[in-house]
Amino acid sequence: MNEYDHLKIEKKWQSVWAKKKAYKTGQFVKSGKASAGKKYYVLDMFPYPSGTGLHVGHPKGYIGSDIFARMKRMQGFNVLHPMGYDAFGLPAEQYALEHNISPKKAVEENIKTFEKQLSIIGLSYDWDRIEKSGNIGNSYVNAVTDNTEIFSALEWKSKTEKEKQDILMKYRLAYEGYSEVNWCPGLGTVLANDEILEAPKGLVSERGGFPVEKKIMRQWFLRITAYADRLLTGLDGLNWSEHIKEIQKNWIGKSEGLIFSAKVKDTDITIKTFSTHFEACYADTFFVIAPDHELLPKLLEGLPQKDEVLKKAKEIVTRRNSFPEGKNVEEHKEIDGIFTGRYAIDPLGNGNLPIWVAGFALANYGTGIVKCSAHDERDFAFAKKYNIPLKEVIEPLVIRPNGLEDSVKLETPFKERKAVVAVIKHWSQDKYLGVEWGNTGWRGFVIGGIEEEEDAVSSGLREIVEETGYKNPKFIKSLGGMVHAKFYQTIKKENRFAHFEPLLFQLKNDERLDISGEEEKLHKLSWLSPAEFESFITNQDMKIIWDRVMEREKPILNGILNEPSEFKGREVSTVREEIANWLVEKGFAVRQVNYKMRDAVFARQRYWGEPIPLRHDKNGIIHELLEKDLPLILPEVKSYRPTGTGESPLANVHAWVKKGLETNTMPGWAGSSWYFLRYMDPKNKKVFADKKTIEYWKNVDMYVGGAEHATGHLLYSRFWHKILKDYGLTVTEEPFQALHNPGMMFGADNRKMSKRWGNVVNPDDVVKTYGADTFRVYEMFMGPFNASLPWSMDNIIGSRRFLEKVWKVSRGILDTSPKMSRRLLDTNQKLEILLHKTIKKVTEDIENFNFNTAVSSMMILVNEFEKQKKINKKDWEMFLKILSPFAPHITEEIWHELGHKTLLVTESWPKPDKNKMKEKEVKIAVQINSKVRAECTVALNMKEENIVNMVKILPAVEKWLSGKEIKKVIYISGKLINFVV
RNA sequence: GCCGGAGUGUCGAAAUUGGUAACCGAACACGACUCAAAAUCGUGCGCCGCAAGGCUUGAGAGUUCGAGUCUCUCCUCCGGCACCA
Repeated sequence: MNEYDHLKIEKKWQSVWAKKKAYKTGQFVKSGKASAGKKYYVLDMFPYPSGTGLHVGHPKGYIGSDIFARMKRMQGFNVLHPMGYDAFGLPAEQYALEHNISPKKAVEENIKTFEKQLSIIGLSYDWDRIEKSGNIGNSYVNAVTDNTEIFSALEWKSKTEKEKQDILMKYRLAYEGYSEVNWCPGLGTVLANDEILEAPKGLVSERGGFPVEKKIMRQWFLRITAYADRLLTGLDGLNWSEHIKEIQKNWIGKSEGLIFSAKVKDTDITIKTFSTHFEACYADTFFVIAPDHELLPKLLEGLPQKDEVLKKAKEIVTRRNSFPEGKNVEEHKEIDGIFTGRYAIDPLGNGNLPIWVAGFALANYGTGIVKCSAHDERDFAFAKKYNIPLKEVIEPLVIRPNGLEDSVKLETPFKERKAVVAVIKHWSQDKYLGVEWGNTGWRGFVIGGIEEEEDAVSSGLREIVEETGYKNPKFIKSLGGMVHAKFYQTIKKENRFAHFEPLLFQLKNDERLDISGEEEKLHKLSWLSPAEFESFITNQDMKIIWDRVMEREKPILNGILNEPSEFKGREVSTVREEIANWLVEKGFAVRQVNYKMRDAVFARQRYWGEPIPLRHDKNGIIHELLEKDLPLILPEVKSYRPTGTGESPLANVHAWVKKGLETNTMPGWAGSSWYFLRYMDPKNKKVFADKKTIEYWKNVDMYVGGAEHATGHLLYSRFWHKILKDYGLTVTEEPFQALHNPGMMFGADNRKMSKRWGNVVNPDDVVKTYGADTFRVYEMFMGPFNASLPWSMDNIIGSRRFLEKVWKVSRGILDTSPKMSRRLLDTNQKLEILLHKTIKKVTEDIENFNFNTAVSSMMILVNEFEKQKKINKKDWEMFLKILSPFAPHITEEIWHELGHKTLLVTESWPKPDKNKMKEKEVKIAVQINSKVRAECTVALNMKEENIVNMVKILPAVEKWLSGKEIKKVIYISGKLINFVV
């Protein structure tokens, strides 16, 4: 065979590998020992079997995890690397509805397509871990059994029926409740927030684009909030990208604050508020309550305006419901509220504060009631609209960034200075005097220190004359309270903490003294219109003063505290802990931690999901099914369409309802939260996985899948896994130790691959034309694994050429004729160094999912091999081993041509030999004043002195050094030598 | 608005973490082979310049002998969160 016939080679080896079960997971023996080495669980997020099949984007993640799994296997790990399908859930059901077939049948058919497509890529899955295609649907029905055992586990733990009920309702990990949900009449179901979109005409479902509205509905919830803190702290130990961790952190939304209690005047009600910005609590002048707060009607009891307020509250709620929670709030935001007529007694002794209903208050965050002040943007805006009195306790403080960092490092103290800021208005025009400091480039107003025993006004008047020469300024007014600034005085080289007193002056006329030349150089003056002034000012503190001149009201969010007197003069940002302790000690407040995350709705009014193994009795009490009644299998139904009433199709199944069985089904994320445990022990008929087996496999070591699941699947699985651990059913705190997210594959037009754009590329075609190996190498070579890139039919040729080259070099080794033979046992030292360096790099790159650079370094190596007349066969074989995970077929073929009887894919991974990586000579750069002027090859052990002398006489160097004095020589071993002249 | 990430040739992208910017690949140009084309092989390929040389990592400053990399300000793009008190 002389041609590289990928079709033949790939077909051949795929069937050999399958026959020899090359990828079979090592047997786990019940004694607790595995037959193979240390375990390694490599998992892909399973695809949901859509009707359109795979496009070239899907396999990217699978190829990455496959390469990783192959290397781990060759390194001697007992690798578990299964594949399956995410069959339950909305997408599959929606597809079935559209094609008017049963979901089960649709799933089975689609899986067949997927299997066929996956099989030709040469992925090293252990297919024995799932039932053969055709029975896949059944295995998912079996999975229903397993989900049942979550509740069965609770059952086993408790001895009596009563206790069982207690566990469910007292700990209430799963609880029944009523909640407002996104109701979609078109799909006849409830949708999650991420399943809906906002369209011009209102909310619509992501699938199908049907309108969505809010509706109160009976639900099952899982109390994920009880695990909020563990979900947060658990992130620290995970080898995930910071990016995904960050998303989960934001989603959990932990915030630490204080709870204040306040009695409501003329009632026996006490209201509580949650506050995280309690440093400014002495500024609080009013309360707001959420319009849908359960306390509101009681609060209004006995007031004449009760109906009016409730009507307004209802209006606000209706409006709020017309847009999705958390989506485009900015667009829909409107300051809206009404005074309740009640007052609460300020716990800090600041009198009776009015309680308002406000649209911005949320009933389900904190306590649903907020204590409001001038020092919060929203509170401020609300108060301004309704003329609620405000009180300021913070004076603004600005930290000018310029150079400050540097000065802080020097740990020099801040020198405090009182100064007047004189805003000077023109005598006849609407213009203001701008000052530019020549030495710093700062632009603003006239500023001068206030001397002792001098008041701000007279100081200002004096400074104006001194700095500008204008003889007749007149004091107009004070521009509010002090403004503070910290900055680095570059001229005097010291930290400054300035306290500015802003004052407004106007000139009576243009009479002016002749100011000295020096003063003029220091301050460049210009008359500017208000619009010009806006862009003229450089510092934030001066901008605050300018805002006051223009009478623009803005809330002060950070600065220097005035009250309480115990903290007067302190910076808000530094007193947080102290002031919290102080408030708690005084008995004004108690500490509280809040989370943004809400409990997860665990119910769908659909057919195609696991049924919930619960029974409602005549008295409305909920019971778990007895063990003998399990598994609870999804019944065959005539119509699996949503009923449209909001109830699940199961509500139409007479036998089901008669038994009192729960008619809601589990959401799509139920199965995906723990399927990976089932794959540890897939044939077990009794439990989802044997305890000893779980103790061996523990959890997934390497998980590969889309970043879009960051707040869905990846969070729910972690939650679920922690529950299972608490019940002693799993052994680790976290399900997925390491995670990599493949980037998306766009079409050649840089748009998402979709039928709609006609830019879908089918992997089958690519594999047929170029081969699976080329396809695999190309997908990894394109760019970083996690980057989203457009598919290119042009660029793939490079990867094919690379493999052709590998093929060609192999021909040379195989050809034993004297003329062609490249086979030689003598070692080519240069090549050997490169080979071992490449082995090291490829090993590390695979470990870190840097596949693109791994391929690149192998290309360099092959280019080098190709140039050699003589190649050591052993060296070439080592290279074949590291290429094998990327291109398993071609390397296996060559391996056998070279005379081996074993399978390359089960060979052991080569280890780079440190002794064979040491270079003796290196090329270093010769720089003069940091510019490269020459290159020079030196022995690695050569002394600096000798190198300097050797390099100096190079003509290219001498040219630049002649007639100049060498001030300094910097030598970095093995890198460069730099002459500073 | 807040929190992340990024910005480098014509394009996909590298850069041992402060040490020769642009490895590898694609595209392109020229040459060889060929009747010809494709494939293949060879050469070139950041920008300006005949050259010597100069310039170049979104813009501007700073630290340093030396900055794509560190610091600051600003701009643009992507992702996440968003009436969360």
